[in-house]
Amino acid sequence: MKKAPTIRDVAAAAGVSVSVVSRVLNEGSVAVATREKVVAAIAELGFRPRAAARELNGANLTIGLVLADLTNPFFARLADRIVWEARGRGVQVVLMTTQEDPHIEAETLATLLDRSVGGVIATPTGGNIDKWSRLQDLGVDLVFVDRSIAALENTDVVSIHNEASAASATEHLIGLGHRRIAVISGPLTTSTGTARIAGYESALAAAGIPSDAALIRGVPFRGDAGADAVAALLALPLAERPTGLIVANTAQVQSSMRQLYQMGIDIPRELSVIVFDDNPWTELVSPPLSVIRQPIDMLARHSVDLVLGRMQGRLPVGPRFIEVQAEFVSRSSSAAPNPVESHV
Amino acid sequence: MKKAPTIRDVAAAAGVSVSVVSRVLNEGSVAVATREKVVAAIAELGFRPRAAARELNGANLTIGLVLADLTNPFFARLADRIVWEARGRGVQVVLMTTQEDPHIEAETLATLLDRSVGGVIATPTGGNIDKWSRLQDLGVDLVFVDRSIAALENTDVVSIHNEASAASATEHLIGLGHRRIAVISGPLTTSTGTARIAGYESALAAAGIPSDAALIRGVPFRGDAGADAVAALLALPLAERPTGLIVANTAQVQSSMRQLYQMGIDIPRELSVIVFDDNPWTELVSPPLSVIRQPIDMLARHSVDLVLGRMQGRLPVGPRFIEVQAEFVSRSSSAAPNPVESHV
DNA sequence: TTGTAAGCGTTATCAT
DNA sequence: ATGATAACGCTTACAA
Repeated sequence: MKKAPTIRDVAAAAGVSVSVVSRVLNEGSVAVATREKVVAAIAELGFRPRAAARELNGANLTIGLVLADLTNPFFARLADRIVWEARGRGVQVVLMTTQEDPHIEAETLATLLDRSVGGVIATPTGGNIDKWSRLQDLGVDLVFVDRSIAALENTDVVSIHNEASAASATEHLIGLGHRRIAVISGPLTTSTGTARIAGYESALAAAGIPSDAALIRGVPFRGDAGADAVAALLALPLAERPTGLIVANTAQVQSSMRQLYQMGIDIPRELSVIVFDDNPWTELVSPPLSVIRQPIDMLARHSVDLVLGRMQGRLPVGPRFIEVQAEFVSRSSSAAPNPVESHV
Repeated sequence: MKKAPTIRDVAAAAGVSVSVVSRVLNEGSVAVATREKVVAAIAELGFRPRAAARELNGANLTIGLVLADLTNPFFARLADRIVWEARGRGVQVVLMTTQEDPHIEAETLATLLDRSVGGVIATPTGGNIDKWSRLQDLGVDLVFVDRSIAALENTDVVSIHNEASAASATEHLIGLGHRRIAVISGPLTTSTGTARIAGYESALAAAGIPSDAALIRGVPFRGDAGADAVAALLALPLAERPTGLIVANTAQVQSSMRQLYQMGIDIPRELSVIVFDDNPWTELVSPPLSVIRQPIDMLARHSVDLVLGRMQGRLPVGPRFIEVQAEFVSRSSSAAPNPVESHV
């Protein structure tokens, strides 16, 4: 257990002062000859500056990533891409998960401050509004990804175009002839929940189809809320029962699908299904699912660009709202409604 | 953007010296009355010690988590649990992914040192043996999880009992009457690859079934190696073709299953299939898959316990090998071989 | 261009 | 039990 070389060792080895070495490390002006000597010494000794010492001076090449749940494949893949993008830019990622619990989220924010991270990318639970804004007051750059908080109008947001995505899924079903379309999404207290349901309703309205509150389910992300919603929807009297279903949040599709299978629902004959987010397995189930595919790599790239841009102060003031397009991928889980059952 | 209070502010507010405050923060001896004043001042000012300053003095409540690929649901869930366990113990996790690339892994190790993390939990690619051991020489406690590196005999390892798990899957198929059983697993350069294939072979040997090299496929984790292996296995002359298949690594099951579906293989009539690791979707596909379920929460808990135990020096010297039991879950993808085709 | 020296916020080592 | 004060490794004015 030998000790790592410090900047002083390098200075000594190169026969210069520490400030020169520091300038070589950062973008200071150094004579070419001197620089070479220093670089050589650094390589020789295998010197690497310690992050802690740098942070103490305000520098910061670490970002916090606050995700709801790595068990959700959408977040997992998002984390993968974000870590990847960050690495390419030489910044490290401190990962935290909230399990959708505002309490944990609050704790998380506190420790993120201790770490004095320069920026944070987060999928907020919706609570802790004061804490988030205090984080910003303390100079931490904040970017919300996937979700946002309306009250924090001054925060950058990167997401898919939620309304349009939900609308296009709805339009697809309408185009197939469906009139009774149900939607399961996140709670109406979340941005994705409201936006996606709004998109669904606008598509309905555009087609002149009255919206039915019984078919709209804004339910929690965790637990078996999806399954319960499915059960409730299929328990409706035949005439009111939906012939199409949009599961508008990745968090709910697994339990929703499980419920459909358990109930022995014949997809798409009895029920057409479209789910949000294209997991690797959506094409492995039978029938393969029609999905809204989110461009996760884009979400990741933009989020990282944004935080780093802010951290380096090379972005104009004023919040940035980046919305990327999601893609509808039609597979076999959606078809025209069964004429016998669809006619009331 | 106000500045956060420092330990000096607290000292002033409480009318004591900084060392007293520091002792209150850690486990120093302080008079009850004084301690109360300090605690009050801390709460009052909302003081939180800065991690960077602490690290500079050797302290370290951060661990590095080096995973191969968050796109693999096994690793994603492992990350989720590890972050969870760490949080419960007040330590943060710096996440890094290697994408199975030794180059990236090498970089990763370097930055982990800059961060001066106290410990690392990793799923090594198999390379960088010198780098790993240098990390240890520098005093960083290292725990391998899921995989290990034989050459690093002095490193703690937490994993499932790989041999036994593969053996029990094999025995299950043998018990159903299969004689020609194929196995797809990680490369033979990886610990999981060799161990699982060894388990498979020992089960075969115990049943008096000769092992056939053509049925053993140690292939890379990334890419479509699983699919290719499946194609190759099913391209064998009918007499040599397997009636049972064990996909012994989560990384390979998705592409393997996709290939099976694309080829229109009738499971389990034409081929019985058992896959490693129980993803949420393994019961959603048809037929639901028989799986080896890894106790991910146990792997996470033990890993975190181990690194922290080492970091706090409250563990006896000598490497620790913790193996937890995996569970075989029988579902519908495995059955007795089709009598017509199984008889050569 | 280069060197000197003063922080950054905490812990640790001494005295008191 | 408490208080000065010197590290810890780096960045950054300020001088030279």
